[in-house]
Amino acid sequence: MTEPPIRLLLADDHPIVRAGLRAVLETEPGLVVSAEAATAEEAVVRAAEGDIDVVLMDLRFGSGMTGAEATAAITARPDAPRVLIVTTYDTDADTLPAIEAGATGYLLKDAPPEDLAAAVRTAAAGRTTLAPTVADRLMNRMRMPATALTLREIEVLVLVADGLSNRAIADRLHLTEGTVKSHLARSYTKLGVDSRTAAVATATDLGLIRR
Amino acid sequence: MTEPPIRLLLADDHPIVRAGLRAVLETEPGLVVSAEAATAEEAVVRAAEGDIDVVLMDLRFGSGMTGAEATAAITARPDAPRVLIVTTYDTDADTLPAIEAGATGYLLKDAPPEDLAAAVRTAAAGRTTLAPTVADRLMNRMRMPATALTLREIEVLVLVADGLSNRAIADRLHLTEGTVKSHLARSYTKLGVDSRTAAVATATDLGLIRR
DNA sequence: CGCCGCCTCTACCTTTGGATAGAGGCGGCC
DNA sequence: GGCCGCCTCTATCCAAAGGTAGAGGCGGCG
Repeated sequence: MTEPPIRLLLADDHPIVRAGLRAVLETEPGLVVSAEAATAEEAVVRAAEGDIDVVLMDLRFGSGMTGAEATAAITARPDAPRVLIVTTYDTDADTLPAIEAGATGYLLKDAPPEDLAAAVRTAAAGRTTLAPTVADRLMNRMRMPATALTLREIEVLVLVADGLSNRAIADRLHLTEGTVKSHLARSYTKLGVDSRTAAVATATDLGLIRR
Repeated sequence: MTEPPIRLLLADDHPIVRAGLRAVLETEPGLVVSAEAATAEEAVVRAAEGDIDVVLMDLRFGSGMTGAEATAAITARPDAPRVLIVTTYDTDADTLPAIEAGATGYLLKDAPPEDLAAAVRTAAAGRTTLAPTVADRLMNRMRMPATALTLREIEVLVLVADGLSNRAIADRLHLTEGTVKSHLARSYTKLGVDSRTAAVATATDLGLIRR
């Protein structure tokens, strides 16, 4: 006897990527692409209809809802399909919200087709597949929670990212310039950098500040 | 009598994207995908073999040569194929070097398949297709040259945004530190700011650099 | 209560970055 | 040929930022 096929929903705003996923996955036995969605909102609606086993979800859509938000909306329902993230980006700012939102797996678009198909089957079974770079990142995060900036440090760093000088930040927050320097110096140590621009760059990568 | 088909080379580091391009383009009459390349270096070698009419080139590869560099290398030869950029990014930092390098057209990956096929035919005929957002950007650039940073200025600013010091940027680009300062000073004037962090902030807002 | 983390501030010194004012080379354009 | 924009480089001066090494206040927690 044969297993029922795994039914897929492709959610990506790029027609080319959807076509690529379809081409790669439909040659696999036991996988069927049941639907496509060009926006995150569309994906949420379509996933709620109940005839999908695994959603392949991009994280960034041109506008509107993000992939992480859509993932949260989808997994919040009972009997929700599994959501497998398939995206180009692997910074903490992307991965953490997605995992938080209940994604079952996280793959990068440079993955070879075999890995993709394998990850889909793994996801359908409710188990997790992580891209190696994402796994590395998570492990590092567990090991060194040193990158935990305090509220005040982040507050200062955000103003730095907006291009303000220490003097201007001090005025804005009603501090002395020396205090601002103190906060920054501690941030630099925690982030392992030695300049304000480098701090902004790595804090952005880590998802500690937005932009 | 029938025209000879247009022979294509797909250069992109994502197997999924290559599959998508292939799926979309091979259903078009008169188009044939002759080869694929997963790195920019590979694309240069393959394009030199002489049996290609149009190269569809991504701009960012995981490592090594960039798409813009590969485009320059390809178009430098006599009887070179046309290069059509197909990428996700539309900031000045991406588009200007590519156009500079001799690309015949510039499309974004969210383009509908019909546009893609049309752009390929246009490129094969030696004429240009630009994605609307890219065209807008170029027009604005013509109109208000105030915020028109030069290539070199953007190049330096991107490294500043990555957190590098003037010294480090100088080493990276094989310049003196003084030259880096010159480029930055001019950028600051054009952007109306007076510090590197402020320059990064406003350049990001203006879409001159990514992140 | 005592410890600890966070926030605030001070002082001194070094390094980096920014402002200014040049100059020379090179390539494109009229 | 002459002009102009871009890129490169130099030199000096001043301001800003970073490194180091503190100290005191405050609130939470065991």
